[in-house]
Amino acid sequence: MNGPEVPNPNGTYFEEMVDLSGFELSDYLLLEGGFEGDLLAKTTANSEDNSAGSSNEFPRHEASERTNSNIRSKRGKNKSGTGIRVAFRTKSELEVMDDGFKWRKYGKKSVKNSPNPRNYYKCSSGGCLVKKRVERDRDDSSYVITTYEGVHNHESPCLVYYNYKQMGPEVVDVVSSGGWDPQAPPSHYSG
DNA sequence: CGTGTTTGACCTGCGC
DNA sequence: GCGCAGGTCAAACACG
Repeated sequence: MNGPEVPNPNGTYFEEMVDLSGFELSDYLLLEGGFEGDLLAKTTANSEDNSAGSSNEFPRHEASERTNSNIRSKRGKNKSGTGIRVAFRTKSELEVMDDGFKWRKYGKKSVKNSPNPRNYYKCSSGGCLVKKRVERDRDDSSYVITTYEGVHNHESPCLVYYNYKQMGPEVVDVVSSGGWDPQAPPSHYSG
């Protein structure tokens, strides 16, 4: 694919990990440490800074502390506590693209001002608190807006495969060794 | 039987 | 304080 370099929640370049064949990536946002606010209204990048409205500082790692008590999500708060939000819009008939991670759907909600429901997913990897929301663009249902929240504390199950395909087995060795810093793109991206 | 999805109920923050 | 809206839980269900 020839889309822009999209940083993914792991800090790598998303295009390397997402099978975007059949998708047209039209826009993306990196929302770091803040809240996307009215994401749907801003993903088309014609409005003010998307970090605006992020006066809320980063909440604690509530999710990891959660038991079954009153610790609940707050509207617009980043419960995953990772500080990374990535939102992007793709033109696709499919709502969920294969990004290499395994997601478990945990909720579905119809939202105001949008005829399309919003779907909520959690990374099904144990201990990983990354979430994503998927909804269709209210203005153009042919577009899908995906918002990732948080940073995976593990590697993509498909990452090895992708690296193997593109870089060769020596790269696989680096990745699988755990010596790779997920917050920094592999060196081979620098050039 | 294990895993994932569906869906209604519940909780919380915010605006009025 | 109340109602609304968004986000999550969890039981029931479906499927391989």
